[in-house]
Amino acid sequence: MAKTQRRQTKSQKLVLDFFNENDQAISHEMLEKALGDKMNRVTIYRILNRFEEDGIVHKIVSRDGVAHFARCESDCNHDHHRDNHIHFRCTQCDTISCMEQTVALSLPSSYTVENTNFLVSGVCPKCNK
Amino acid sequence: MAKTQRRQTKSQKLVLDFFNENDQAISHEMLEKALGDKMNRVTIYRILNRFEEDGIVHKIVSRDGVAHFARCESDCNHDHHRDNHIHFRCTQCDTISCMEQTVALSLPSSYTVENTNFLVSGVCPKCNK
DNA sequence: GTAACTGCAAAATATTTGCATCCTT
DNA sequence: AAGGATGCAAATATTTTGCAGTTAC
Repeated sequence: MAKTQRRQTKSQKLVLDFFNENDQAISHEMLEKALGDKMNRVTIYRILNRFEEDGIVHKIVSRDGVAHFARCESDCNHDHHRDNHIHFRCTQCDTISCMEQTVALSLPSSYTVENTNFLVSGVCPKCNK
Repeated sequence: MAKTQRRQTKSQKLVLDFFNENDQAISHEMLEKALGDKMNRVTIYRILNRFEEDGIVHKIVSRDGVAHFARCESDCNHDHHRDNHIHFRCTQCDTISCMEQTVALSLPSSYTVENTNFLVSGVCPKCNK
């Protein structure tokens, strides 16, 4: 919980670049395929966890339990991830991406909402042609 | 994909009873804790997968990637799980339950929606007192 | 120089599979 | 008795941890 001092390393930069280049949610597996020759498998795990802790990426768990990560809005941090937008997973090209659409929640007032997680599966425009 | 003939066994009945008694989403871990002395760990995995295939339960993946299962509406089957309702996970008592609320989706028409998965975290009424 | 980061090996978890045996139909 | 279901062991993932060596600051 106590956030330690961070340092800028080559590995972290490579991962961050990958996030910036790919406009979709990234899994550990994808990163390992792309950067596995440049850094250790374990390092990727650690970087991803660190990034999430620091609010640089937010986690999206796909239907089969695999963690994906996508760049966060600027107002995310460890305690609160603002990811009340919809995530869309295309079953054809198997990509997960963040949508702008948010969801209007209407739960009874006896519920306190802390975090939301919306995942929609289907076919994306690109594959829908 | 080809659904085989099913048989009624003691183990399956125990699991099904557990679902009926507990009005919340059940993980493999919970089942093992409750029924682990009556059947094998692997059997529980297989029963859960079979139940999901047959549309008896639907899967809910929690934020930490753990699969939970809850009894389905009657019109679920392997191809289509009607679980466009909201799942609520209480961060205090750590239970996941199905809510009646559904979500009004408004995605661009270029998207085809096949499945939805809504997980909201927070504090449930019981723990909110 | 200090402490964060990485790599490697190993440990800890989680899930699946092969196969012999048992049980439902 | 045919074949689905189970138990057990072992194979596969998947993720985490310990620790020594490296590197950013």
